Amino acid sequence: MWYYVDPQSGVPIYVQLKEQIKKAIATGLLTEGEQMPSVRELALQLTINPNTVSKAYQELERERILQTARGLGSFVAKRRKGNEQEQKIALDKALEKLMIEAYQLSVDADTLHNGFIDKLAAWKDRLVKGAKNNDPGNRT
Amino acid sequence: MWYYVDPQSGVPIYVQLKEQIKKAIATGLLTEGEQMPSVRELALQLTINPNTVSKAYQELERERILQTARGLGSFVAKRRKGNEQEQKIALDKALEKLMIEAYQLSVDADTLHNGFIDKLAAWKDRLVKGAKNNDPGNRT
DNA sequence: TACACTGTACTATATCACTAATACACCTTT
DNA sequence: AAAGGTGTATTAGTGATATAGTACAGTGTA
Repeated sequence: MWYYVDPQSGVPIYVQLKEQIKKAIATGLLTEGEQMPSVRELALQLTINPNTVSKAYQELERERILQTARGLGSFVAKRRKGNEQEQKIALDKALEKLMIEAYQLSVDADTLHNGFIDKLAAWKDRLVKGAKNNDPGNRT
Repeated sequence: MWYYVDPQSGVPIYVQLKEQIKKAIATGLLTEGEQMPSVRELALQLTINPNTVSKAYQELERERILQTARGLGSFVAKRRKGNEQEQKIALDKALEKLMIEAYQLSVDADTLHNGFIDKLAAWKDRLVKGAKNNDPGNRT
């Protein structure tokens, strides 16, 4: 099991857990439809309270990332495309945040650009497929 | 004054304030060396407690984003380049986060790439210069 | 010096977030 | 029905957050 939380980090445990689960899903460690460990089992492994795990699961369900049912368990939901407009706004916000971060870090435009290209290449297969544009092998 | 905080948002006021100040600096609304409003003045305008503003200022000083001195006030610090290795790690982390976000949003690679390019173009002049270090900051 | 500004420290208080312990509700299998 | 798994509600304790009020400390200026 790849989860790890630090109660002393200042970041709420359930938030840490949410982030790790999101990442696990995005990277493919967890697949659509897969059953998550039970709240008790995961709580036992992380030495935390089942309610803390439950809170993480609940919030992830509100975000449509998990699907849970009493007596059955929690499962990884299918990725679903949200509103076009909301998607655009959320993406813009994320990019804005990235730029602010880059500014604070004194990262120059070229370094940022190169870093992005590399990272995108690594993630290309994980991201959802677009309209049709499938043109590999073009690297500047 | 462009600051705005919402006590009901769930996010601590001092955190909201920190984010807005960071953004203001990154976008150029606040310039290096500029004096920040006093804790009392800003507290009065936002209808919050001076201690809350002070806490935001203090944390920003710890992050080397502000410089404050008793009797003088708080000022926007000069952007300084951190450790090369830390910079790289932080940037990679930020990019990783962006990818996870894009995955959750079901944004395809092309849309993400185009969005990034556009955003980068808008921010190019704000980001630090790479090879040649030109610094035309002698107006005023 | 006296004064007016700056940030800071110190209580005290109220509220809320976070976590934990316990008990409850639901589903499947025997 | 019983048992053993699932998630969830309830309650309570602890700490973070925000407020208010007061006092202190440093700087610049009249």
